[in-house]
Amino acid sequence: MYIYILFEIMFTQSEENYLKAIFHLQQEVEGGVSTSGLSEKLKTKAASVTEMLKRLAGKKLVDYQKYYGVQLTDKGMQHALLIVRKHRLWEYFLVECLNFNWDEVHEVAEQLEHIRSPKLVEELDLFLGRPQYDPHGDPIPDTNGKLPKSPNKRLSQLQKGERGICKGFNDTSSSFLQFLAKQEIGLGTNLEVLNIESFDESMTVLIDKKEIPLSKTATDNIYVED
Amino acid sequence: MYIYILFEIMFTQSEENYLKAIFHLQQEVEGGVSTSGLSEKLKTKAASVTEMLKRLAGKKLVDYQKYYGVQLTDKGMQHALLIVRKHRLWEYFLVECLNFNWDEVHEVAEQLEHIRSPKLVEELDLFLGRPQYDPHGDPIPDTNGKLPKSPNKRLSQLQKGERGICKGFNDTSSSFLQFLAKQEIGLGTNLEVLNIESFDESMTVLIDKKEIPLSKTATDNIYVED
DNA sequence: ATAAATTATTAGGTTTACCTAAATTTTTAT
DNA sequence: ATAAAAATTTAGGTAAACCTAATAATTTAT
Repeated sequence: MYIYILFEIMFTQSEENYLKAIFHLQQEVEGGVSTSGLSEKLKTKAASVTEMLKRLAGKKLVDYQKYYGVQLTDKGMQHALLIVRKHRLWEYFLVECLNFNWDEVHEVAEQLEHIRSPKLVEELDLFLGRPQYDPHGDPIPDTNGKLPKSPNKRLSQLQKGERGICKGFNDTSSSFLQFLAKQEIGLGTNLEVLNIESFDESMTVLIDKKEIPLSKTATDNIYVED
Repeated sequence: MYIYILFEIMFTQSEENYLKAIFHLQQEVEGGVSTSGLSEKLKTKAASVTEMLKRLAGKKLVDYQKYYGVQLTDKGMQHALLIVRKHRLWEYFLVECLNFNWDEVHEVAEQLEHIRSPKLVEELDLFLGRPQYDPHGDPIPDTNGKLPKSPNKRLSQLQKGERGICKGFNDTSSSFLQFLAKQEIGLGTNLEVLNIESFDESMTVLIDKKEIPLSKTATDNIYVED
């Protein structure tokens, strides 16, 4: 007769922060994630990063090649996605339930993402109605780490020159919807960012060969797929 | 013209755990809280406790007399009450919103109580409807650290021989309320615990000179003031 | 009142996660 | 191709929060 003892996989907050940072940097550039990139993102010195990368490699969370950066292993990716899932679910909770603005949730979500409780995560997801996107429009991984297909962004997050297709609206007040109707903006509308004013972040967008000015308030409330 | 720079008061999770433990032990016994008491409660060795008590004393959170234990200062008490407030609000949230049973919330609340965000605490309190008692019937300190006057307990938390006055019910299903009516238990009913069966935690209570048997399920759902 | 038992403190050690400074490797530029 | 610049790693150090073992103070029991 055999007795199996399960060691719960537990990582420190710091290890989780590194995994998440590697995950995000991996999205941006291909190839290994550099020590300096992590050092900058995590606001620690390069020497500290090197030390941690060796530890993560020892735990089989990353593949680490001296001087050539790291990449998440499957195991590392799985855990990184759980942290991202928790982070985005909490952001959704803070905005939807606790009257936070979508630009003041990050710091608190950074703390909440480390709370360990599988039941908590699943029940929170259920309570919130299994949202697909967080308040920034970023996709929320599901229980198995799967991301919804086409992540929506806010129009205000596009850069000058980028194009997008209108996918939804955050403010559903009739005054906002009337405003959209007047500008002939609806679901499926194609648009291109022509210009962004730096002083008030208002935009000029090209829709159907017409130049339309939109305030930051408006562009924050329009979701696009790019 | 003067410029004030505010240093946010920040304590480590460990320091907060010590403050909370001292707070709880202080309620139970008068005089200084002992090193061994804390050592047992926090599951750390006495030597570690001594070390931390010196640190907390240095931060003016406790009054510490070598060999004679500690007591919270006003500053220490204030912060301990904030931790207790957060712990109990989160317990309430877990039970009311996330389908946790009241006996499975503690471990998660132990983690959530360390999340730092004044806005989060106040908004959570508001979202939950400013509850006065947590799911165990323990009082929730308000923003200023004030505890509601007469904390309610569950009937199941009384010891043999203790008396209480019925103050409310958790299960408000008609079947439970009908059961209560049949036993002539209502708000304001005086009762005394005559006996507790150790095998199923059922009780015999004396109400109005009648001996009434109550299951653990029933006594869990009856709130009393003692 | 003093010895025994209990409790608390000190001394010295560990791990995590940072740091600086020095050394080494890789990359870039002439 | 090689020197300078940039990036990375190594070496050695710190503070927090734990530990064990040894010592000291207090309490209890005879």
